[in-house]
Amino acid sequence: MAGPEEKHENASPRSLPTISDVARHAGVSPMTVSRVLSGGHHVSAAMQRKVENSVRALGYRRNESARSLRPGHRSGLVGVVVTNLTNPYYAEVLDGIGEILGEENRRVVFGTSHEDFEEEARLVADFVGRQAEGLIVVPSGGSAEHLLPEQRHGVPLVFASRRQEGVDVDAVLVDDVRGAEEVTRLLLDEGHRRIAFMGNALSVFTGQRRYEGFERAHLAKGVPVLPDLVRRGQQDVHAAGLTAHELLALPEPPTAIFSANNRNMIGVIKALYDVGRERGVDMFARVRLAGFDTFDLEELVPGDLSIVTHDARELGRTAAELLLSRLQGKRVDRPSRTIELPSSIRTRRRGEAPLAQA
Amino acid sequence: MAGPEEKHENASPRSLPTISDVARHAGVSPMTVSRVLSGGHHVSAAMQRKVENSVRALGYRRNESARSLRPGHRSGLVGVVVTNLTNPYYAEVLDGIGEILGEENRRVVFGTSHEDFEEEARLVADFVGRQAEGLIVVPSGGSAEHLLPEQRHGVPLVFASRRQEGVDVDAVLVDDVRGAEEVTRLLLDEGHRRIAFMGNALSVFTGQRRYEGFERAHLAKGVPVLPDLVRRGQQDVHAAGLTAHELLALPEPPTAIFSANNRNMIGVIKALYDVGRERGVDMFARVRLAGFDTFDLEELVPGDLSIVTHDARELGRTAAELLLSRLQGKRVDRPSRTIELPSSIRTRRRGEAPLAQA
DNA sequence: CTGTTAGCGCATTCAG
DNA sequence: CTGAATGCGCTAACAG
Repeated sequence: MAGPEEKHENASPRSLPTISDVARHAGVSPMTVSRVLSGGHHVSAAMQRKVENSVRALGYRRNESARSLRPGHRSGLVGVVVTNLTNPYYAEVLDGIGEILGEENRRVVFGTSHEDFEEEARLVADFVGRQAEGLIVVPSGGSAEHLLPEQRHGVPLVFASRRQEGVDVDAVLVDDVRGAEEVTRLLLDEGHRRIAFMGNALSVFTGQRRYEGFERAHLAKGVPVLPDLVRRGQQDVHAAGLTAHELLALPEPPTAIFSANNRNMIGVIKALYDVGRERGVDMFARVRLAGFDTFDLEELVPGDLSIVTHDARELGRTAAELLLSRLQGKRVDRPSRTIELPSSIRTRRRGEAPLAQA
Repeated sequence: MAGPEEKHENASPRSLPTISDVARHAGVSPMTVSRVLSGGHHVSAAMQRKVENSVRALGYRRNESARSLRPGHRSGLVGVVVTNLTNPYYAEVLDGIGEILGEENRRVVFGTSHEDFEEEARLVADFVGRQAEGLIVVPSGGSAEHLLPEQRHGVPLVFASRRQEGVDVDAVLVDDVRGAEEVTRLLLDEGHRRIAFMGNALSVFTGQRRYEGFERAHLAKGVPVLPDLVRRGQQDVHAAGLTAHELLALPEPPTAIFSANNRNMIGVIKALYDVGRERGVDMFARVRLAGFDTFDLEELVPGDLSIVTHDARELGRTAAELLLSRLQGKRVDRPSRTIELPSSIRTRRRGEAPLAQA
């Protein structure tokens, strides 16, 4: 594998300069360099300059790994695990997290679990091994076992968007149940009696909660939920599209579809568009849409659409702030808390679509 | 700030167990633990079990910082800087990067520069300090100064999507010039003579290149580019929307708009929609659209639309692969190379919009 | 103001 | 097969 040489060359031929290199170059002791680097207090101006010049000359950067080895030192690292970065919703959450952590000069090691519990566990373990001081996780569901050691060691953890049973930590959630219930009620009040549900598996927190809201609205109205119209586990736009096609091909297709997240909604819309073209009919007039999460170009949907909206970036920010307050020791040993961010419902009617009035 | 205690408590009350803790717990020497952790060769089965039990009991995780301090050891960390995570395009790129690096069990420290050169420089410096073995950067433009020290130290760097003058490194790009030229020619061939350009600042690589293509098509056709219709620097959907509104409010508005990236395109579409509603006319019939980058729900745009498409995820994957080949020493000291990914043009005509046939 | 000593957690080297 | 010594880069704590 390696070259013919005995001592297998490293990928980086030249290794990074150390504090000793700088010291040698400047003709001072490593300690003086260290002092200059950490603010330059109690160091003469002359030394300061010499050291600074050497630092520049060598392109020296303090080795954070070595630094964080010292007792009492912080790594400044936070581990973040999301389930699917391709969902603009989570990209927004991550951006919000980065915004707040960046202000404190902390960095993000980041990984995508792809809704895979094993991968999530691997990432969490790895991040802790890398001395991440805290974790923000969108749990994929399954269990909380992988988080128990971290808990015991006092590594602060915040759940974002979802929560996992079996471990008691801070969480930032959306009022899934209420949002789903209200928007479903809207459909029921409009007279819909065959409403499809497309969402995450029941093992996923939001999958459970949003379905619960969906169900509650039905119960309150005395309308049965139709099992045939409940579809779960579509992970991406493509899968959601296939499922929507199935629903639309039923002998008695739904008159409304509730998409419990962003990716499902996009898939449904694409399917309506496709089927409409195939059959030469306006499917958006036949199927009422409702769902969770905003998306680009909502206004172009040529039919009635109700969206349960909340601020994904704000959710990320809040999660980061919760974590920071623990990291700064403000809330150590205080009980965990869950923040439910408010959501609101936005409805756009068919008449507002651009071509309807053309 | 801190509590009343003398020794200010750390955020994590209990600190992470070390290899010595495990050794003590198992009644062996740290060295035996180390051996077990790194494969368990030359260790008796009995010891193995004891150590493994202790590891589990204590929830021990190897300290990667300490580990990567040892000579010859890799951190397994790669630093990634993107300009704007909120753009689904870059989210996709990042996901592609993560996919490839994850296969090699490497992790990503990640930051968003928000097109700010200073921030980009800070992130790069920080990542190198954290012992990132390599970097993937979407350069915000400005200069390459911040990258020269890394270069000297042999930290492999790959540019993604954009390139920066002044430093000679691998890059994965899109054939911006050709794509922009061809799609612009399409508009010119359709007879458009007032085509607006909305893109990045000229200081941004793609801003320069995509404008170049736009200009070339005009030159080839002998049609002048109208300076009034060239708008640059809109960073997000909102800003792009405002600019589009301005263009549409001109005494002689453009008959076509070329959006040089995803965020501009979305802003333009929203503006057309809004103006259409205000004026009660179908703006999508009056303004021909073209641009770079796919987006969700393209099919709902109720007018002619041409998109220069390329695979963002594949771009990310390729960047990661280039980096890996350097990290694995396969291409050390080989000249840098630039890969231009192919793009294709997809055109969707108005007649294909869902409501047009309703 | 400057330098020396020592040790953070780990694994390579060498002894046993 | 197991353990003791050593040093990676850095900085508190203590000289001088």
